[in-house]
Amino acid sequence: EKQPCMPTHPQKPLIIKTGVQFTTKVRLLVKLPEVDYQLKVKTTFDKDLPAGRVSRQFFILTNNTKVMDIEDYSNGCLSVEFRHLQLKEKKYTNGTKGNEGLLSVTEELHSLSFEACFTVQGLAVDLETCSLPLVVISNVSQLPGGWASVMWYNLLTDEPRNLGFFGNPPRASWSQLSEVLSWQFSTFAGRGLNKEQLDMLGEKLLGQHASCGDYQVSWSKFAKENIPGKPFSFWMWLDSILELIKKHLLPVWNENFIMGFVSKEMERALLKDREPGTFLLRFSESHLGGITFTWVEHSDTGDVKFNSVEPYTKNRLSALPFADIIRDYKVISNGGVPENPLKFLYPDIPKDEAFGRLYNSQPSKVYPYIPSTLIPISELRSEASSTPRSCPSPEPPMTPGEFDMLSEHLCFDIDTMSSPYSE
Amino acid sequence: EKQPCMPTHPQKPLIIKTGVQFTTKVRLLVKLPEVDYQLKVKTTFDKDLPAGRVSRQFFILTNNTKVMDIEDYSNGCLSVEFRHLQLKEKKYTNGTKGNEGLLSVTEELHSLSFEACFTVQGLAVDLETCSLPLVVISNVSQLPGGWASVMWYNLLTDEPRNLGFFGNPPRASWSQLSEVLSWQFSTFAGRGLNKEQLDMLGEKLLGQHASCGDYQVSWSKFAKENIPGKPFSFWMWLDSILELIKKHLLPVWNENFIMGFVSKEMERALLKDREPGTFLLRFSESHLGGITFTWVEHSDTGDVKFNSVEPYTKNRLSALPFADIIRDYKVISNGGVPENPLKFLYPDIPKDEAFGRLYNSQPSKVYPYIPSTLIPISELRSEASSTPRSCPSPEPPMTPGEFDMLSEHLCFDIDTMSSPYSE
DNA sequence: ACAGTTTCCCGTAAATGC
DNA sequence: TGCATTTACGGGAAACTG
Repeated sequence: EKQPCMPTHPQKPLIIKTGVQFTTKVRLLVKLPEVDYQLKVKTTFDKDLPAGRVSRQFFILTNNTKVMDIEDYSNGCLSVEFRHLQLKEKKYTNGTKGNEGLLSVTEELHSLSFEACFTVQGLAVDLETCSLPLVVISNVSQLPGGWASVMWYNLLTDEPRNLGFFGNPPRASWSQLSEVLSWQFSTFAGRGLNKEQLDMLGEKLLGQHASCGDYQVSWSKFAKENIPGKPFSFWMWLDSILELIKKHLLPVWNENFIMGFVSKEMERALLKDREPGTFLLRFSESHLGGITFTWVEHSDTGDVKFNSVEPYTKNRLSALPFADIIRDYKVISNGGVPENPLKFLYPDIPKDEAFGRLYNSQPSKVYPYIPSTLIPISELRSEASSTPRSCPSPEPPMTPGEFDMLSEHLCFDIDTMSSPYSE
Repeated sequence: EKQPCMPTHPQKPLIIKTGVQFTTKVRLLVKLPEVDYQLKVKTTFDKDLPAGRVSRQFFILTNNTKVMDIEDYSNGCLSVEFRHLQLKEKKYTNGTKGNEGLLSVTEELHSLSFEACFTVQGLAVDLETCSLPLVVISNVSQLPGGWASVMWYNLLTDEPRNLGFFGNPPRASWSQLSEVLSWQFSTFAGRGLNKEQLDMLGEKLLGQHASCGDYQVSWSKFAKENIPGKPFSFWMWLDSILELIKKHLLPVWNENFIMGFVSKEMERALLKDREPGTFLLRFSESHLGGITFTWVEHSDTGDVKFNSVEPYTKNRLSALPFADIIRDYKVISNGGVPENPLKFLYPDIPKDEAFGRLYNSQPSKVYPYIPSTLIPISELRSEASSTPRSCPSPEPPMTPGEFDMLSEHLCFDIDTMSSPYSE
């Protein structure tokens, strides 16, 4: 008869960082008109978790009891919002680390419990409820891993509290998973992924299987094991791109100018018949959080040539916005005059027509100083240059779906106060 | 008979940030051979400070008693080092803020007390000592202000514990102060200030008075009131430059390539008879933590022209090291071919001869990608350009002196564990 | 040794207090 | 309201710990 409810922020709930404030709200769904005395609610972390089930134990450092109040805006429900809650790890000097140690910290699920007790007509009634599974982290560097767990759990089970979920996590079908991935981009970056982009991701994750019908993806393949030959997992890689977009590429991404997820073969195939100077934007597959552009040109002998610039990462992009990089990029061939090789955004949009609005005006402030800007330059020497690559065409994004359900599930809410994760 | 002693780190002692660990050590100078039982020392913050003297009160959050031990390396003295001490402010809900409120937090002086008690031949002996005045801050942004106080105090008084010092702070003679300033640069940046640099600073602080004999500088003029027309004080400005050097200009500074403190008039005077393309490096006087270069050239009509680039600040410099900026800087005049106007470091050192060793090799990593670098560029349009400026010549740095005394005074030591202030 | 995890703390931004 | 001061916490790096 009680239910925890009402998300206040939609960003990255269900992940709590130790030492950082979070907020949670509980609402009593049934009305109890005769209960108008103070109804006290107590919050407990991992209340009746069988000891030894988790390898780490935490407790709520701050005040954990509060009196329910009538919500102004709703239909007179009782509710209580806990603010400034903070989690701290219990340290054991005796080695009572319970867990088998198979799970990583971001796979270890916890929960918040809420209890209240009151009397109606002389009858004592105990109320208790608890949150969906939570992930506890100690540093933001664990946030991507934690979010992967939250996604996987809520995608694949309806159980409200299966804390052993990652002991034997089920597989996800590619059709389910791809929808969630697109939803990530539309939620956090404002634009989801189109079919071509998802096809490339599917192939990256599953090899050629992806194309022939629906395929099952294991949790390990998604978030735990590294991509062959790379020092990061599929999700780490994808999340690094999401972060790059959020911080440095938002307008360009939302204008759909970033093809982004394109194999090098496809890139080459797309560009090869295009006007010289046609380029497209693609995320780096070899490094975390990098974006590059590839353009096509014709060599002296008439052959088609492809060039890609060294990927730009957050450091470079915070010195110079990406649109300005595209505007100003120059190549110096054999000591000649610097020239911008980028003419048409694939398939054939004149560069300035596409990016014009996104350029930073950087007006010469009338200092006693001469204004100065940074210009990205590549120097090509003789024949010791460039390699080919190629790619598909943009299309409308995918729709949400699966995750609306999650949102509804979240009849209660874990916050991190004012500036929740994912800024 | 006891004395607190032995600095473990020489950086910015006597400043404690709340919530950040610090270390302090006390040493018993007289030997007490008959005392070989456990001698316990207790540390107290602002022990017997008359209430109401300070506006904020703090306490030691962590364990504050420890047993003395025999120092291995020394002559068998007893000593004790407190580590992981942490300060927290006492919050009063009742408005018992004591101070008149004239002083800023970085002018409010505190102290650490150490107590021990033992018995010799049935006689109880109490030992007590305390630290030099301390400044307590809550954010690193207050560090420059705090350090100004520490400098001023130790420059102008030998009293070990005049906590009311800033109620009526004495003036400093320019000869004293300039020595301390030079010492700051030699301590934190590896090279002090020469006479010309100090003359410019003196003039900036005192106007023309500086030249005619020694002059008194008030505390207010040094660190409290803003430079006329600027939103920062003299010390804030100077410290921002020190930080810029520490983080981004260390090698260039240590090679003595940065004239730095030069009035615009002097700059112009120095450059005007020089070869076109002669340049010098100068810190911005209008903005915090900026460095610019000024070069001389001859206009079409044969007039001498001076140009200064918009000052580089830490953000720009972390995208591109300063030596590389000098190497690569280009000016485009009226859409012509970009050209580097910087030829000779004042007075006549060919640029690459001076800076060659400091250039970053940025070798073309053999990616499948084309390497790309950022190049600083200025665009000059028709006649709408440049303004003049001018300047003195470099010379050997000043010597320390006054502050060695301080160091000796510091017979005890406040640390901030492992990464003390000033990194 | 080393990888996973936590702690530390600067530096920016936001909140708070006066 | 504005300024001085504190709090919050992301992010990089060091420290810890099995």
